[in-house]
Amino acid sequence: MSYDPAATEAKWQAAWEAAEVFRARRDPAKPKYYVLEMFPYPSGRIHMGHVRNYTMGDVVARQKASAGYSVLHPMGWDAFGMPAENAAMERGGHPKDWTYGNIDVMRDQMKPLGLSIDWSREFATCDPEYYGQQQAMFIDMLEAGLVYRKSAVVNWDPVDMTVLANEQVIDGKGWRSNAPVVRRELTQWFFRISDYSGELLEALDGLKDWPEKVRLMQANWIGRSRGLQFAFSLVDAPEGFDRLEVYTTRPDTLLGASFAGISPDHPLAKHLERDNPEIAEFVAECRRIGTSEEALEKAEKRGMDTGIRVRHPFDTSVELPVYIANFILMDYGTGAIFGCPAHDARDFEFATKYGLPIPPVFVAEGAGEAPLAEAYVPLKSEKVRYIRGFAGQEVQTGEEAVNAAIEFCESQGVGRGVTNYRLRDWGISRQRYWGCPIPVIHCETCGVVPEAKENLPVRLPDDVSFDIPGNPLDRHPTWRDCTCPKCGGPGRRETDTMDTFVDSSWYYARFTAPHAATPTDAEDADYWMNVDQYIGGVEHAILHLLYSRFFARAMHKTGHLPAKAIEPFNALFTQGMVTHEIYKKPQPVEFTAYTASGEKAEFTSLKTQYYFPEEVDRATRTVISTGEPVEVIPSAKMSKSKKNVVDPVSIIQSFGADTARWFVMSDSPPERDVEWTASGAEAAFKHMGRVWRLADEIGRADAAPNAEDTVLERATARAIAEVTAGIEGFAFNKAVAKLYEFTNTLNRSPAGAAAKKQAMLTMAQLMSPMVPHLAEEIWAMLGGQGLVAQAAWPKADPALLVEDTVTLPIQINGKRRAEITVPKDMPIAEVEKLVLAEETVVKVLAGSAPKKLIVVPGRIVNVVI
RNA sequence: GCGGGUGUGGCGGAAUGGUAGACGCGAGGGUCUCAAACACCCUUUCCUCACGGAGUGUCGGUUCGAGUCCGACCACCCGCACCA
Repeated sequence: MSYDPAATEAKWQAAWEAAEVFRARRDPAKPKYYVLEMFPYPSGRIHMGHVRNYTMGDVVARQKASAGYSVLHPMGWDAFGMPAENAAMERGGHPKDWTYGNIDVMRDQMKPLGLSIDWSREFATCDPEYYGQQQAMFIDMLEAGLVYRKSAVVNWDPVDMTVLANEQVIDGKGWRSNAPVVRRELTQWFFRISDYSGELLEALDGLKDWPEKVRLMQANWIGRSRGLQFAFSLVDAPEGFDRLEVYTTRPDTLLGASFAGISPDHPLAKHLERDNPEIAEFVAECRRIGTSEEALEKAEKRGMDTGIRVRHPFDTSVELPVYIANFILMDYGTGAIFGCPAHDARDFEFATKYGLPIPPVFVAEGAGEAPLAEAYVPLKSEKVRYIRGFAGQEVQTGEEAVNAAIEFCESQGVGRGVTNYRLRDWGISRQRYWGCPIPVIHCETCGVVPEAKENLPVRLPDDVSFDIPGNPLDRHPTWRDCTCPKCGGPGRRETDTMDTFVDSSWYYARFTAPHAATPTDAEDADYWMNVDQYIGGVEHAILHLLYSRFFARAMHKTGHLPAKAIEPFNALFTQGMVTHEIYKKPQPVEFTAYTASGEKAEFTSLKTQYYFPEEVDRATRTVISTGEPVEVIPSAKMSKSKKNVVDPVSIIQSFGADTARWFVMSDSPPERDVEWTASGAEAAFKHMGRVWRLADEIGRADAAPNAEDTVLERATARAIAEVTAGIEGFAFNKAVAKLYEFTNTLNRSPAGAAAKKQAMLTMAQLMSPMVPHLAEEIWAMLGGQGLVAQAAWPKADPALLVEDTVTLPIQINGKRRAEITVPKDMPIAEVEKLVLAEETVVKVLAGSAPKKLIVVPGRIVNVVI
């Protein structure tokens, strides 16, 4: 008989299901533990990234369950979003069918992994039951003043007549039409997340079990700044524009100002473009950059002199030109700035380009004034000497100067100190079909009216088509027309749907009562919240996590979550990606191009030919079928287009789920990327077989108890301590390494049969979070009671962990040269004596005394000569 | 461009400021076998016959002692608000 994963895994999965082992139950007698992995988008196939993510959560969930917690470990689907509409456009069919079909496939692929998930709580965000509750909360939040409408810009494709997502804008052009994209203003729905800027920032300090880097990124994103807001008076400006409000975080550099700048979306720019064709042309060009901040920042800094000037507030004889500049954001501050090129890299580039003066405001403490080759931007905490300062000391830190400048300006009646945030309100309007409908009605007499709660959910209509671009809801003949819930008169439904980030901002709360008739159930939310351990990719470090933190607060305000849940994730872990080498043909290949209408093009084009890992012989670097050479490119995130993907389904079929789980938990630390290698997977599989055979042998052994039993007991105790520490500390790779070590120890141990059997049972338990099926099999083989999934986690006897001697390395001038073994508690003086008598030390000292002798008890000895 | 992170043998990685390279892969050698596969055992950072020396992306600093702390730089990865 040998290890047979296919039969074993199916058997134990059936056993767990029969015993309802993973059903989450409110148990007042037990502490609860809520483990959540970021739920997947139903793309159609699971990938190795999913396997890694969900195995990590499963290891935590299973270990906590063994340790006596009542565990909640649910799964669902982030099911709204663009890909479903794209699929409908490309292949026909309906987004709903595509999405639910994908969910069925992915669930079937996921189940063989043997995850300890309570599948009875499963839902998809596109279930009307889910989005109906989301609509109910939207209405509550609208009434609580957390939602409002305002005009905002979108990427507009003038050919397809549709709104584009940032990722659909490629080099300023629409991905399908290839037409230059323009920014267009639409009235859209917003959540008032910026009202919570300060709170969201300050509460980061309380998130002790979040990675420091994530808290830092969020803090920078929220971007609190202290600055001065003041107004320039305008010269030669159109009527109605007397003053230009600007915001600056560096008021200390006010005397270094050489120009003022306004955003192309600033009201003044909009006014000027009306009767100045040149300005209109420039502004139009700026608007072609698109809406993403990244594109704006990367674009060449350009501006246009408006001919208007501003008076300097401290020297009214000085007039500065007003430029419209493409890098100024309307959303931040007042949409207008003053430029101090000497101390800002962007302003420097701009001033150099347009021949504007660059007067320095301060210089390095010992330095004199000299022409600048680049902007001088020291840290605000650094002391500098002000040569054009107007507030505070001559020599002071930037920070002191900023504060002094704000105080001085306020005393002079020039502006006021304000605290600003970079965080903008959260725009949730999407002009798309496959999302949660925003449940409001536009009534001619009553205006914007929320749908009556008893009419929820506002369901998406099924009879839609995607053969023409644009939002099908907007042109639906009957869905759009409705009656006003307030006056009963004719109304029109809102045709915008919600950003899918809204869906994922509260799913963690819904899992606590997935089928409640209200968004949450008070008792369930109170028992299960918060999520004790949240696991997902760093790519969600800012948006998803920040929106969720806001939404939890909004849910609390509207009575859907208890106060303790306003920070919904107690601990966060961000895992790395699964990567793989890329195999490609050394030279690009020609291929026949087709035009948009499907006809053969006149020309051929070049493209890179990639190969799937299974098509390649890694050792000879050739294609198996043809023998052609293959170029190997270092690992990158698995992606279909590069064909560097490994399908979990085929791995499970050939090796079993335990092998896949063991592999993704071994080697790489979980926060780092893991590289999938075929040899690594085989090694994991071999290890499964090795452990199984060892258990089988032990089951049939009959050696008598002997002196080695205690040695094995000590090793077992150490294994328990180290594996437990590895799992609890999210160092699964180290836990796996310790299990390898323990396997070797047990394999070589000459201990008696009973001791070895006990050690093997413990090993089964220690392995069970990672490879639960094999663990059950071994547990049963050796007569363990019940299911290992329900057995109590082993505890190490502290007495067995204590060593009585210790090996001290001896360094000479910091280099290891020898070692001595001494009793653990030997006094330092005696250790010193032994060291000085040690052969190598005697030889090196050659009779002279050491300069210094450092003994770190239990650690190391350093002899300095 | 801005913000955040990562960098250690042929490879994945380990190392409270205290023996750099645990554990695994790969490679080399051996045992078993008619043979192979499987399995098991040994070796494996680099240079050097050796003695010894060098070594954690690069350069510099702090320290009895630095992969770890500090400063500057290089490379790669993630995010940038309508991808999820």
